[in-house]
Amino acid sequence: MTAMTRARPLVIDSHRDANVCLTCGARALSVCHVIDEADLDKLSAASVTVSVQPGHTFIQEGDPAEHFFNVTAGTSKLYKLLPDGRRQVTGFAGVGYFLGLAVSSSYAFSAEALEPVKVCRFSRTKLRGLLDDFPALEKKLLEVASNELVVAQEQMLLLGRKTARERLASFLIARANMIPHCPGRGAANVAERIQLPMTRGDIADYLGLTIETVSRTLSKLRAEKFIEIPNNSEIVLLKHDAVEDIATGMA
Amino acid sequence: MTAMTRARPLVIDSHRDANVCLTCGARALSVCHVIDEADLDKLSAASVTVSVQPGHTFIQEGDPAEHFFNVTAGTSKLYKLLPDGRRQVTGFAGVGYFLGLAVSSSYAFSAEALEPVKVCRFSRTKLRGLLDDFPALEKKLLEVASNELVVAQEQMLLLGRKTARERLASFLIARANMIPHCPGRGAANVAERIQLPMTRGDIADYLGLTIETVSRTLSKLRAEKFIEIPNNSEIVLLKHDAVEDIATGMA
DNA sequence: AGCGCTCATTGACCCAGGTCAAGGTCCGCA
DNA sequence: TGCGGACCTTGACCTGGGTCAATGAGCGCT
Repeated sequence: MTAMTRARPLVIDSHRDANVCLTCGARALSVCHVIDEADLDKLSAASVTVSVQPGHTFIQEGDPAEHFFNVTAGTSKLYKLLPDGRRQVTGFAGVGYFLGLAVSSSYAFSAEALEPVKVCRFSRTKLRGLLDDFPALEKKLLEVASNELVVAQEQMLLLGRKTARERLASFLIARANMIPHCPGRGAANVAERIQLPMTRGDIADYLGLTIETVSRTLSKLRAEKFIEIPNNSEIVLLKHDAVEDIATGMA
Repeated sequence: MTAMTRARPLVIDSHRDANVCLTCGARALSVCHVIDEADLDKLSAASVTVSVQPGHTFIQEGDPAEHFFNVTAGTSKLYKLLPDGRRQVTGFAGVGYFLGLAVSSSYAFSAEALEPVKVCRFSRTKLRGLLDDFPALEKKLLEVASNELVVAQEQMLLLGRKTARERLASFLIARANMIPHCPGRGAANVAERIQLPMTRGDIADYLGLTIETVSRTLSKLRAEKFIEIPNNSEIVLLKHDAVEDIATGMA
């Protein structure tokens, strides 16, 4: 509900070295990994790296969709607004996320950095060129889009039919599962530490609730010893499986 | 909320003539239209036509995703269930709809025919073959998936943040806009006749409401002279623009 | 170390929409 | 042409989560 985004000098556009993609830490997590190492220079040539400061909106819903982005660092929230300011966060884009699938001629959502974010930016025309040169990339994008669609439908079920308690449980489980193979999982009651780069308000806007309900519901889960809340941006999942049962409506 | 789907002999699998695709009325509306007329025989060879009776579930959430479908007649509802029977309809698939995008190894949703439905069925492997032979088809699927994603995000906004009144208005406008170029639109107050092949219950499950709320809200809109309800499967939009304003939260 | 800001928590109250219940309408079928 | 069943409407009441308001906790800045 922050009324205005302050106009700090937020986007720093850095020009490109010979072959940034080769050393990119996000490559393994992103669509780029389908491109052969020998061809990475072409990928580097087609894009520029952009840094985005926390709080800055780098994609504006309704603007002409001139660019596509690949996230190489940090997390952003993706959202849509109603004229009176009601907000729906449609997702959180972390490292490896390809931004620009849900696009026709203009962006269908806005994107705002929650942390210092780095993205690889492609112009629409250059991306089209890459897709023609690398059919594997197109295949990969279709695969990614299909997965997004599955996630979107899961979210519709959540927003349309789940209780506040089930929504929070689902959110925590989804966040926990996105931790890249924390070893101590699989056994029933292993604690997991979940990072939350977003505020309670963002979580509320993602789950179709209010800040107060998010806060109350988390407090209740804590009182029931399902979770711990060491600080505002971390939650420890004490009973993964029990919370998963709540999430799926089985408890 | 129909507890069980009766096991009538519902799926009639008809073997394929030489070149069904050539005379297919749905071609202009579906992904197939990117395939050259000269190559349509290959498309025909890769698929079979299946008839589905109303009420029959021809895709079951969780089943291994062995087939993809292209709808050539009738409308189906796509939905997900929670263990206790709560249902979220994620969409309605009409003529031209490609079914199977939101798929990993198993189906993420169920599909049930609302009317007599005909689909073109492809096996996963045969579709893969087609995608390799016709890169344009892959491009088209990516485009379709992107549009689906836009629609899905719009639906998240609806489910997460709109009132019952706004949800119904949005639903009616979306249905009205899908009518293939009814000439008398564009002017402000032209009546539009909307076909509703689904029940109030299906609409409720689509909009995250109950049957009663859907019924009450439609009655209210009728009392306010925004719509007419000649019968259960038709609604006449008397004031398109006013309803559109309600839908977008501007009224 | 204390000010001021943003974010989170908690409580008291309220209301949009859910639940429960009683008809009403439509239609296919004998 | 009247019966049975599916679907829809309407009313009375209830409740999960929203609203409003006060307080607390963390933290950067001076």
